[in-house]
Amino acid sequence: MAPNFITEIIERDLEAGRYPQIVTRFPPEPNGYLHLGHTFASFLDFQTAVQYGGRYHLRMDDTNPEGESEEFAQGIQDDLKWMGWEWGEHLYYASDNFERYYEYAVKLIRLGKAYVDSVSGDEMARLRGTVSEAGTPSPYRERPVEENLDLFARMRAGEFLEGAHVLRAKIDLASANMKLRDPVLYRILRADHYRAGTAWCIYPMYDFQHPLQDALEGVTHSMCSLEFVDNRAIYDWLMETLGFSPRPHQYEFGRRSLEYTIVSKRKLRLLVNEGHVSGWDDPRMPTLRAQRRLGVTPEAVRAFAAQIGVSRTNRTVDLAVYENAVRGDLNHRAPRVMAVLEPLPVTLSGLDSERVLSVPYYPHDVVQASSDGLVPLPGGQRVPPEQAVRGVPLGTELYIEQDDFSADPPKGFKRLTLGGTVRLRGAGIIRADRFDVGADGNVTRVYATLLGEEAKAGGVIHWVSAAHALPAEFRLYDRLFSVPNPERTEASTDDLPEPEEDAAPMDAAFLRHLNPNSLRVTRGYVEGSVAADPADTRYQFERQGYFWRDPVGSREDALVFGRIITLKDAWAGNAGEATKAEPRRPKAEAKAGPQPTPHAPQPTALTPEQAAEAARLSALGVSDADARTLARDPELLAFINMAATDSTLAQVASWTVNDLAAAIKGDRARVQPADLAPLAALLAAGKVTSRVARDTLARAAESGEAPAAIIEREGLSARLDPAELARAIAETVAANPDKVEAYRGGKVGLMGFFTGQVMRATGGKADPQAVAQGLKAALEG
RNA sequence: AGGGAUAUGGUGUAAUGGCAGCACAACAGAUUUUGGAUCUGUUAGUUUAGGUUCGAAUCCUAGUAUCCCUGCCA
Repeated sequence: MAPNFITEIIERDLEAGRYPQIVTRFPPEPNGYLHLGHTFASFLDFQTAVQYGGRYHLRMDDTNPEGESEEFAQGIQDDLKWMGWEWGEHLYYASDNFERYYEYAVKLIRLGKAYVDSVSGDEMARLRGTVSEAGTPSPYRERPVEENLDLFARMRAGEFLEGAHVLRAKIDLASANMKLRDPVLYRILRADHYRAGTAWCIYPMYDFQHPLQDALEGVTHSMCSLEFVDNRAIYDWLMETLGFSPRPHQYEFGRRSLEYTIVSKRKLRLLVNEGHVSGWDDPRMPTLRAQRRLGVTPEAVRAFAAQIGVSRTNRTVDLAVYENAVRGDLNHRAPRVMAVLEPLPVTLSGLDSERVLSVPYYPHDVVQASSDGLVPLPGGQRVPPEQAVRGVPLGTELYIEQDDFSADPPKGFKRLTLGGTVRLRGAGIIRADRFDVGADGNVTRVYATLLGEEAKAGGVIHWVSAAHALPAEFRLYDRLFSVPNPERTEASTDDLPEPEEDAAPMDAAFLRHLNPNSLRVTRGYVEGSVAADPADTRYQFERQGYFWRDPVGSREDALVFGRIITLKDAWAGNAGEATKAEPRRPKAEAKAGPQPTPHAPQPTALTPEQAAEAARLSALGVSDADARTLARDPELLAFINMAATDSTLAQVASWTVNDLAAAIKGDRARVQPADLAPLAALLAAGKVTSRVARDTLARAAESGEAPAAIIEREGLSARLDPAELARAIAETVAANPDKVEAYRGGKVGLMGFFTGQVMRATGGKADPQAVAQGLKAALEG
């Protein structure tokens, strides 16, 4: 896991000793299968814990019985284990803690922080208000504690119909954060739970259950995706109200989606239910089990997860990153064999007798790159390269790929042409002498001659011996969707607001983008050596791609090979299989909507009072821009109004706006306005540099000490001896000979670096202009 | 409309006031018994406008764009 904003927080927490070790959790709801999107989240949760010597938990977030099942819970565990994760005893089910959640709810009621509400759902939504209007209290909001306790107990006892009552937190109906307007904690739901059975008819909501479960497990860093940012307020409220300490904290990261794929559970289900794919494990699906059946290795998936970065923005990752991870993994583990996917018969002359060639499983570069000098056989056993060979029979009847012969070759064609030569991988060079054509005009057979070793050929093609090869079916998978963002309904600009019919018909628009060629099936031949290999061997069929036997469809007497991924194909753009994606649209076009209109920098309008205020400040010497900014902000204005109105005001105003504003608004600025004038005077008199002044100001803002006192105490106003500056410059130059050379070589951007070094060496006391002059002289002299 | 989050090459991500870097992609060359792999090189970026500073991707002000929030889902 590359360093990111979360590891930064963890390192800080560890350093501060806030937790003895970190604990994370991955909390899927068992109502579907894991997909590539989950890979990122689980990797972030688990790998981060591993990296910092902590512990990770797997938790089934099974608090809503609808849609959840043991099958999914098991499937999720299988997939995660396949990925190589081991949580040991730290497998948790939220449903195991229903009793404890209940107790905490009772505690909240006793604290007067929760109440049973009895309005209808519609009514509650109405009372919640809108984003711009505060909510209004339900008539039941002030129910006495005893009545709440009684009602809540009877809810649990099953005395009420679904929807009759809910338990709500009593937080703030006027909050701008809608999540805080008395969120529902429990609802009545008469549903069988796949684990708890009929024991409960009330179920806790995510916002209540999740923080509690984190705390109960001892989780320290609870990571979730960005859409839960607003929910964090409830999280913190619960932790504080219930007094958990030490307590977990929630951190949000941006989701990662992948080009050409969808991850919406509903949409995936639609693909399965409508038969667009053969099931959840159809190799074209983004689910982990599908990728597993496809033949992708867990190592490749992990490498992918490790490569995509972590940030606080939702992003769509280039499919090539995933493909690159898959290829990179297979390149070093897949023995090369030959298979002809679309056969063209070749009759060979010049071959005295049938023979068996010994052909290496790996090209020289894979051997070279091997760290131990060994290389894996199909069974996985690592052997010296000389032993990594198989016998390949060569007879007079062969098959080559239809694409590898052209009677009318395009420019740059490097394969077999009439009268031309090509190398048969491992067998020698042949020349095509003539060919037969079928009724439809297609080439049906090529007659070729095997030449001696002195012959030359520009290209290499793969082949199999017709008499020895095994017939096989090949399933050639391609991306399921033909556009990078199938989930985005790109028609959304033309269709109007769209009368939303509940969540109902679901924009099946994404189905339009289904790639009709996502599965192509061919029949051909594979070299006989594979018959002896383990069924889960992943191969590279030379020049075609990585394949393995389909774990579901392949039988010993009816081989089916599925293509895990193609090889990169630099030729495809010219001719080739042409399943390439259409060229990507430039950013400007891809971004829907009108271009931002260039507008003149228009100062925002001030109210008459603000305008008067700004004018008054301007008259006192404050710059217009600062004056306007100050006039618009009451807190800033209050601050500046306490400062001395003398010649220093302009400087003080500038500091207030540019350096102190955030602290003042956050009520963290402890420096006194009146203390600013002396500092400004020092600056104006040339006693301190502006660098020193600003540094001091920042410190004063935190400590509350008068800036001038800091300067006095630390002697910061002492003039810098020119000799000292010269020495600092000389030392800096001497310490960085390589940078000096680079600078003299034309990398003038390094001046900033040198300036920074000198400034630091002199504690900011050097006059920037003198530094610039001195450095220029030193570097160019 | 109110609140919140975010914005760096085509894509993803670093730089925590001082050299805009890395990976993938693309392109070019070398090499190659896979039009693969490998190696070398090139192209290309700080959302906009102002301001502070010797110096701004970073700090300040105001815009713009995108996403999230008004479930008894998670």
